[in-house]
Amino acid sequence: MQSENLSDTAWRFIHHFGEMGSRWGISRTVGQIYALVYISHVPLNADDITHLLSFSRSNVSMGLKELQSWRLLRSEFRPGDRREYFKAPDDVWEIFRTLADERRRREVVPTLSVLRECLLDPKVTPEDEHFHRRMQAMYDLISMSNEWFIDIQKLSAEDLTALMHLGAHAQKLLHAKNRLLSLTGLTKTNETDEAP
Amino acid sequence: MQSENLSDTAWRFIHHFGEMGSRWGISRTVGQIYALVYISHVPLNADDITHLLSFSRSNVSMGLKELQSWRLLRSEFRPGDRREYFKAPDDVWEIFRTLADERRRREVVPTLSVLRECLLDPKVTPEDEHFHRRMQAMYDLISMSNEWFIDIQKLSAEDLTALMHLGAHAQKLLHAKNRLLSLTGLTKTNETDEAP
DNA sequence: CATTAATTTCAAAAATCCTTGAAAGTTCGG
DNA sequence: CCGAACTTTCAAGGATTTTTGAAATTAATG
Repeated sequence: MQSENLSDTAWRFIHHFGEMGSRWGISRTVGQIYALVYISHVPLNADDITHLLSFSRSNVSMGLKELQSWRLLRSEFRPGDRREYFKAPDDVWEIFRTLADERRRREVVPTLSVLRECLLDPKVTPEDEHFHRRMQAMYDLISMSNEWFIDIQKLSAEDLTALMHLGAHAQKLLHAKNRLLSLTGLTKTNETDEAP
Repeated sequence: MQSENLSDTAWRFIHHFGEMGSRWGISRTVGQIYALVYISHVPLNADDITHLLSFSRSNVSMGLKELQSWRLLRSEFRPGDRREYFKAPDDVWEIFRTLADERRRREVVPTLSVLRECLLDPKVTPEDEHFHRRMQAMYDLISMSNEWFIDIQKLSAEDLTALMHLGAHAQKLLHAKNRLLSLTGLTKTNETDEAP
């Protein structure tokens, strides 16, 4: 299981994120590999990971490939060494943003397509009418969240942090804004919808 | 597979959410059951679901039990009928909020505990110092998101919608607020941290 | 309190997903 | 172009997770 070269703390961290990964659509192995690469103080090559986590070499190779497909790894080469060294981005925000964006592309966007198709189907029975309303409600919510995320992604870590700290107080701010806008005569700019 | 009593559209919807479910830590079956209950125009009992989706009766029973543990179902009884009839909440926002909150409790809170424990471990080597910084960065981000979500959950569907439409523009609003506050002399109220 | 209708449990079978080692592929220096 | 140093592919085997049917349980009714 655990290699001699990992501290108990590191192992606990890695192990936990392996478990979490397996609940989030990536395998245990891939979760552990990323946790290891994330905490490592130095970039790691595939063999390092093989030894530290005692997985088979091919398993590590596939895991790294998957992590790359999620755009979660940076890598570098060294003069006189053909092996690729991997590390995670320094900024945790960037990691979460990438992860969320990749899930958005892989899961949310296709879901919106399916819903859009379903919404175009003819409604013959009264039940169909009801299905339509239910699917429309779901489409609206997912579509809005999707647009919101794309929008929010542009913000810097600092601005995001500030907004999060604002939390539910933002609501008051919003009301204040609306009062202000009604004074200045400005109008809202954004309406959410996606091309079919 | 598909029962005679489900329209193609309904089936497509149900099937897709089964697939999505399996990528989100719930089984295909449970995803399909919820999709069916969600679009149904009338509350369904376990046998209805068994026939419509052609799963075994016990599979449906277990699926319903799991969905109840996620607090995603409403149920009712009818006079002269001993069977329990299930339906999903009318409001999609409520469904998403419940889902997110349940994941927060089941995954985010335990993750914060593990991280907190790891952060308390003694740091003996320079690597340990680095692990600590990395885990702290992750803890800070997750903890802040957790607090933010708890906070945001209080808002009504309307306020949430308004905030989402505001999206990245909120940033400007925030800056405007800061300028205003510096004039009025008010201070920020909320700091995020959770008791150990 | 026996009967019947409904639900739940549970261990085995089925299906899916993960891991591995062997073999094939790639890339570089000479 | 060869061989060394790595990496990737792939089919088989192993694990884990899902699904099922039979049996047990619960609850209401005459």
